[in-house]
Amino acid sequence: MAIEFNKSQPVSSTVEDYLKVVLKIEDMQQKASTSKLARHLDVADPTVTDMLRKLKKIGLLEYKPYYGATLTKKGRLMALRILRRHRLLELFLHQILGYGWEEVHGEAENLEHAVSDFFVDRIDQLLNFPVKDPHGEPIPNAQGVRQIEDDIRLVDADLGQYLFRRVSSSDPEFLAYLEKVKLFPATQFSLQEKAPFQGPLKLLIRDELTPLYLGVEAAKSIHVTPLKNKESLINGELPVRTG
Amino acid sequence: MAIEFNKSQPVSSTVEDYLKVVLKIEDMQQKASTSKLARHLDVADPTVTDMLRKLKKIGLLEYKPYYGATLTKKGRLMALRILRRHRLLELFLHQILGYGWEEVHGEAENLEHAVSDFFVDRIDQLLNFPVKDPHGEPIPNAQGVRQIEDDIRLVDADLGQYLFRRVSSSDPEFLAYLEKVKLFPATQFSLQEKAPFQGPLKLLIRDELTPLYLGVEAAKSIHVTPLKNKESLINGELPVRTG
DNA sequence: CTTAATTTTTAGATAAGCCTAATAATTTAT
DNA sequence: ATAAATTATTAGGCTTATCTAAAAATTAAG
Repeated sequence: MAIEFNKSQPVSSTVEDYLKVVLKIEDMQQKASTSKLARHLDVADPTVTDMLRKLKKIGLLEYKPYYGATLTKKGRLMALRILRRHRLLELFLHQILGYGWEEVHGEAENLEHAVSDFFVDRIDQLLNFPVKDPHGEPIPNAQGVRQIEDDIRLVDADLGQYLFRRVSSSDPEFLAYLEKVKLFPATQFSLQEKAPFQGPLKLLIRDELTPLYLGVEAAKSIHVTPLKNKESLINGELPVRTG
Repeated sequence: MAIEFNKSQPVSSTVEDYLKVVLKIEDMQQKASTSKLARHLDVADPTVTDMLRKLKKIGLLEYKPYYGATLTKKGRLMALRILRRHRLLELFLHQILGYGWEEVHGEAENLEHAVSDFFVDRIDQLLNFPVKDPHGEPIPNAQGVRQIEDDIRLVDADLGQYLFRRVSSSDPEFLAYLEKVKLFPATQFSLQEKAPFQGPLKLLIRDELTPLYLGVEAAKSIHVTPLKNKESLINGELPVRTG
């Protein structure tokens, strides 16, 4: 009788969105303040104030002004449930319906609130219980547990050999660009130069002839792990945290 | 430059539901009165009064009290667009995700408001531009045109040989029952007896040994076409209307 | 053709999410 | 430590979609 989060009390899709954003901000180790939430959700600040009170009242998060919101266990589980849906849907759209990886986010954003638990289970099965979405992000399992890999931002990396793990942006233009230059999860490359003063990074992608010059902003949303020298990992067995 | 209904002004899912129900009632050649709409939509009468005014104002239907609502061309096109989504989704859930035919309606009811036009086109393609949903109901094409077959209700049929065309109920219990007794679209059977005083109908389903006794209510939602005697149609070529 | 039954609309509210403008509280900087 | 900047909250409204109870309009019946 595993603890599943299927039958928790139903909430509006608006509430789901708030929880999702708080989780996202917590994942980035930042504080989920009223104004930051407002920016992420594209609503006015007072709207968030009201909603935070409501979410606190129904026990989905804690909240202290100027400090930020923190998901309760219950709220966190709900947020993970949505995240699971979102990422499973993304993979489903990519694998089964042939969406481009830059197209999946927007559609999943709507569908995540509409599909039933039954639907989610079906696609999970159909996709053979995947653990990563098309952007390389971990898909929470039915118990809400993600296999989080220990990656670093490319922008913070030293020169050397790397494995592309995941991209944390969902901007379609940016993703389309990455695809064009053949840079996506599982790609191996070497970081050859970092130009000073926030200058571009020079990458050499495996099996490619010409180097790629990548801007700093791009390098912030690309997450990588170092490759053991000379070694060419296919299924990189790397330290795994759980959460 | 075929007329498509993809980019008509967006409406709420509530409005979509109202249009869908008006279309359904019009299809049954009944009048879409305030109270009938209220029953179908499971809302109070005054709610419908207000909504009808609104829909009239934005040009989606005409309305005369005590006479009923009639879809305008624009409203009708919108309704057909939703119907198309609904039925394509049903088939998709059945064929691709392995839903039972009694399970598809409820899920499609939610998804029809959430999927993008792109999604709809994708599954249309994946399913090879189907013309019927799992209940045998016609799927409007991208221009909103249905291939409506000239069927009759089983309850109105005389004794003889028939082809099961479609079932107009979406009650899961009832559909599960039909499945159990092997009665679904494309099934051939003979109607052997009609007991008087609203009594049951005795059917003999092709390749089955024991006869089936069906209640009158069930026979109202089953639609059939007569089979030319001795002839065993596989792809019945029957008069087709357009609408 | 007037009364009864039915159907529809008016009137007044409610809940969820959202807004702007103004105020208050807290943190940061001088 | 106080002023300035930032952040959050009040206060008052709006929209969409809903409700109930009561009144009005229409159709049906005697």
